[in-house]
Amino acid sequence: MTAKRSGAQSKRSQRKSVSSQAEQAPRGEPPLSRERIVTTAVELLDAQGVDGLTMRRLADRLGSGVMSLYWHVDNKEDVLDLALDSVLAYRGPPQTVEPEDWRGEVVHVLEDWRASMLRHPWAAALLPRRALGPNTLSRLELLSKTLSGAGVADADLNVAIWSLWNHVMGATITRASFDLSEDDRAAAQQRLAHLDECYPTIERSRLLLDDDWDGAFREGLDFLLDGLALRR
Amino acid sequence: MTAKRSGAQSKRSQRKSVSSQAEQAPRGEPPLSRERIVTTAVELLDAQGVDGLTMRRLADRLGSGVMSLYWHVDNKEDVLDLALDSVLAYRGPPQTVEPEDWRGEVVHVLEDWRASMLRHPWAAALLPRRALGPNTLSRLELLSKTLSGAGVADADLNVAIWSLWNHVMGATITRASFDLSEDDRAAAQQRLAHLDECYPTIERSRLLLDDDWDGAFREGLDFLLDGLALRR
DNA sequence: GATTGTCTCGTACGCTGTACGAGACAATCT
DNA sequence: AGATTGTCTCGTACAGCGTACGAGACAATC
Repeated sequence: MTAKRSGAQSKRSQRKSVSSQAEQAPRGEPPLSRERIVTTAVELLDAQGVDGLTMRRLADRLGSGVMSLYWHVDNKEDVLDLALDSVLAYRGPPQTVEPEDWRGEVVHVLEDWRASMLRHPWAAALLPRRALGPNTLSRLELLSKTLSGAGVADADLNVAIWSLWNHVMGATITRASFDLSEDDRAAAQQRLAHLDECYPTIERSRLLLDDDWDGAFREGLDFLLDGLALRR
Repeated sequence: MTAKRSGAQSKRSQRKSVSSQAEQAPRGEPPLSRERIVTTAVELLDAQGVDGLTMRRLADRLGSGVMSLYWHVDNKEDVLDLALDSVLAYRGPPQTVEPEDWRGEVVHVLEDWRASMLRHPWAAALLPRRALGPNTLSRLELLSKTLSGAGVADADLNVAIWSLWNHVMGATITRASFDLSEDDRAAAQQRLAHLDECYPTIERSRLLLDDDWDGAFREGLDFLLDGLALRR
């Protein structure tokens, strides 16, 4: 069980001193950079999914050689880490939220979180395999601060945060699973045809058929917040 | 966006008639079978993780040629589907649960679910990318039946089920992320060293440091069930 | 004896991530 | 001025991947 990424580092990050360098005029392609690589990676992921992202394709789209990427980036894992975190940046709440409305603020943070992930369906598949990035951490920080300010007891705080986080992540993953299986409608239809035999209760409640995901997310969140408010 | 798996099928599943075949005495290696492939795949996944599972390695471990696998199995995706679902089989509640204790039963189902996934950490990484298998569906069916029997209104039923499911899946994924980043303790320590600067509230609450995951899961579940009970 | 169905597997192909090292170019030093 | 150093690009090469293809082995059936 060795840590794969512990040793590797891009040459760039190994440099000891940073000397000034003349800026190149943007003739033809702009110069390669960590930022340009990440945004292009996100484009590619949006267009082709996780399996569609290849170092070669990424380089092609950037108009550079494959190995040039490795100057700016440790390896493919690094690209994926950066892409995932870049998509999770939070722009802050709108002004419509009054300061004492802690519930509204929490709901907004979480719905925005979920929306960010749904805009980039590949993000769900990436989540379980990487560590928490800075943007994720600052969202957690914000959540923590809001709840704490709302009077949630310290003893309940961490549990509350993780529960809310679980709600977002679980909802995202469920959604990803369903989008996936809707690709091949034929197989899905066939499976649902036999649902009533094997799974009568599920069938009756139309659990897998109704797809008001937004509403379910919001109402489930209310359950959670109600339970939380009881203990405030 | 074409469905990758719609066309592929193992040769075996295409056969039209099943004729009786003399059973081979288990001399040397037992004959290849779908079941043997799946259990060996799970062993390999447990030992080496998702990236460790290769068709070649799987065949080696089974003492067969690589391409022999493809008689029993469509492709690697198929193996992963089967491995994931096989790990999620549910053996039913113990006798200690009385019939009218719906909360206890729900808690047991969910804790067992989570435990199954934690026993096989690779399962979390696989989840977002495959459809719901039969074992998952029957767990959902059981959950649905329990809640419905406990008097949860039909209008709330689906929301409740998804919220509980979200809790399990989210918790599993969080845990997977953390186990991952604990592989390279060095990087984690370095990151945590700067936590108090960037994320003071998180630091104070020790959100990332305390790791009573079992307790947090259970207490979060209580929040959810409390909120649910309010509406019963 | 010929045919068919079941099952195994060697070879080969196109694709992947990336190690290595040769350069191009600018800034700096002597 | 020439030499050196640091920054950045990239062609080649390699091991490993999933799997298409088709040649067989063996038993059951006609």
